Order: sequence, then structure tokens, then C-alpha cells
Amino acid sequence: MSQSTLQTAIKDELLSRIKSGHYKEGEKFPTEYALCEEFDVSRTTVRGALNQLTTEGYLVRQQGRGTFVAGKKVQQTLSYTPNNYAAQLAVQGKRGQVALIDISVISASGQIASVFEAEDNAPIQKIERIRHADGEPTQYEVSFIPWQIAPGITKEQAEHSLFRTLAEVHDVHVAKTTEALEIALADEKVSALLDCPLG
Amino acid sequence: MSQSTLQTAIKDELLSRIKSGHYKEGEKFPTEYALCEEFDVSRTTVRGALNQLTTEGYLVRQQGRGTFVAGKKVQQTLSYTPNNYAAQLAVQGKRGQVALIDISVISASGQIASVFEAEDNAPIQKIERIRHADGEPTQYEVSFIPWQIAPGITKEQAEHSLFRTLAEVHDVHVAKTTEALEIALADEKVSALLDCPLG
DNA sequence: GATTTCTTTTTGTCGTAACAAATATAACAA
DNA sequence: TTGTTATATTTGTTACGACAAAAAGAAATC
Repeated sequence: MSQSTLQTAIKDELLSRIKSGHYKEGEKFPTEYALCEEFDVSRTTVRGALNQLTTEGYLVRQQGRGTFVAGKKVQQTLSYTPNNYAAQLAVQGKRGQVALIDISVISASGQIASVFEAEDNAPIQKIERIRHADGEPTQYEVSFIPWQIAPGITKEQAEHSLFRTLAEVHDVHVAKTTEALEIALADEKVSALLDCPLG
Repeated sequence: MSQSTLQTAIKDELLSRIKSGHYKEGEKFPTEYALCEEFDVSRTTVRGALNQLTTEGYLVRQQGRGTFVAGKKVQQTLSYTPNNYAAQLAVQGKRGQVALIDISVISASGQIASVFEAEDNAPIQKIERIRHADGEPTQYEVSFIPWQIAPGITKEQAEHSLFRTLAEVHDVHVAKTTEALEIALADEKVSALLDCPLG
């Protein structure tokens, strides 16, 4: 079946269970030891699978309490940004374009951390883009999204399913990603942004 | 110093070295065993630190070759991330909330002015908001819109237009998502953003 | 009954060890 | 030189074990 590793196999099995609703959302998930027995593997392997699912946003773990299924929550929210913008433009009969200026991962600090109620140094993705309408720039936007919410893509996803899912989706066309994105050391940037006093 | 774990301590140390340019971008990074010796810890711990840095986009690892500092050319993970958003976004649509943090008018300067090809001191509307999903903050966003393009966006409109457009969202499609790469002038950006004078 | 204390459960961290898999390097042969 | 083969390096996976830390639950004490 799974030509990959044990970890991945178990992860896939658990993921399918989650999606099928076998485990109720928001509540209990089998403990590590329970899974060790069920799959007859070591705790290392189980934790590997659970950690993958956690970073991808399917599970939430808490020391001393247990592991919980994360409600479908978040991946959807992001859709509003482009959709909403497209809707606004459609009303005006214009066509939209989005130029990605910079995308990078920074670590949470100060106000950003407090906004998301995240720990310090939690990875946060920062996206800068310019929206165009009919060729003219209309909006300059900076977004901060916690890494857990929009988890980084996994190796598999990057290799196969990504463009397929993109094709299956609406008419979202993604141009090739050619060049270099700057991997900022963006701590300075953030602190600069944070110095921007709010009203 | 670091009251955290060994992993985190080593991760922070390595991260500071990366940022300080101690390790050249795009190329060699010490091997796991080398780091084991240097810090006198087990491979488990070193790998923990390295994996953190990898998922945060600072390192790229390759079996058989080694670990490398993620420079401008090795950014597979990050470059795919926006695609991932696009993929995930179109899959489902649900409800979200938007909290308006601040809306104000600033005068164009530096980077902002050049983005819009506007004169200096041209009025620009600045909007800060936080997007929530299921009560949890998922995105912190700052937008800059020239006054001529969208004159007089009031607080009410900013809060309500979203929900109105949400109704129309379904068949509206994102026309195009291009990724334009600009390398970056990060310093000017920072200072430009710093300049934003609030009322 | 309410509070404190102990015990149990569960996840987090760190260590050791062995092997697999992918790559690089060196040695050798044609 | 070129191609092949063998060897070494390096990261990936899995196992086992021990203890720490956090939370929940039970028991004891006031």
C-alpha cells in the first residue's frame, strides 16, 4: 500500500480517519501509547505521524491533557482575501491582478504575537503584495499569518498534489514561481512595523 | 539565559549565526555529527533544532548531501506556499469575521508612493484589520489604498462590505494570480513603513 | 464542603543505537 | 579520458529507554 515510511503510512491512516469523521472534531484523540499498541510501532513513529498532523493543522496537542482533533477551522479563511477583492472588482467591471512582492517567515514578537495569542518566536508568515486593477496598482497589502494556521507545505504536496489540486479548483491560475524570494531575517522589519504606533 | 530547552537554545544559537552571516547562504552547513560534537549533545537534539529551522525556512536539508542555508535560490518550500494558499482556499468556503483595528489617512512617501506611482504627500488610506475564523485570529493585515481610487471608505463600509460581497463570492473567480518578483529594497520598505504618521 | 497533597495519565525532551537511502568521493578498469 | 564499482559521508527512519512537565483525578486533611 504505502510505499513510504511507517510514519507516513500511519499519518495517512489517521488523516483518513479524521476526514471521515471517525474521530469527533474538537475532542479526544487516542493517546500515543494507544496508537503504539494499535499499530504495533514505537512511540517515536507515532509521534512522528502526530507531529506531522499537528503542523499541518489537523491536530492540537497539549501536554498533560492529550491530543485533540482541530476543527476544520482555518484553511478556509484565507480564501476571503482574494475572493472578496475579486468580488469588489467585479462590481466595477475590472479585472484584478496580484503581484507578490515578498514572502517570508518571521518570528512572532510584540504586537504580532499578541494579536494571535501566540508564543514568542512562533513562526509567522509574512506576505507583501500589490493588487492591480486594469494594470494600475490599487492596493498595497501586508499580511501576517501564523504558520500553524497555514502550515508549510509538505514534501509530498510540493511534489504531486499541489498543481493537481490547483487544476481541480476554480480557475485559479498560478504562474510559475521563478525566482528568488527573500528569506528575510526580518526581525528588524517586524520591529520596525511594530514601532508604527496605532491610533 | 535561555530558560527553554536544549533544542531551542541550539536553534537560537544557529539562527543567530545564520542571520549574522556566519554561514554563507546557499551552501554548506555543519553536519549533524559536527554539531553534536560542538554542542556536546545527542543527534536527537541537534536534529530537533535543525528541523525547526528547516520548517521555518532557514535551512534546506538533503539526504546524502547535507544541510544548506536557504538562500535565494533554494526556496522550494516557501515558493510553493502561496500556491498552497490558493489551493486550500478554493476547496472550501466558510465564514469569517473581520475586526477593524484602525483606519486612517496618511500621506504617501517613499516606498508607498512609488508603489502607486503617486506624488509625495498624496493621500493614502491605511486600513488595519484582523481576520478571524471561528473566533480565532488567523490573519493580521495592513492595506494601503490611494484616496483617488477608493475615496472615503468609512468604517462602516469597511466592516460591512465584506459580508455583502461574501454573498456573491461563490461564482466570482480570481482572474489571475501572477507572481511578480522584485528583489527588494527591504530597507526602503522598512523606513517607508516607519514613516507612516498616524493621527 | 473546601483545600491541599499525592498519584496517575499524557505529552515533551533528551539520550543511545542501529540500519536505510541518497549522495559524494575515491579507486579501478576499459 | 571515460565509465563502472566500491567506499565513505550524511541525512532519514525506527526502536528502546529514561526522565521532565503539565494536567487531571483521587485521597487525605482541615
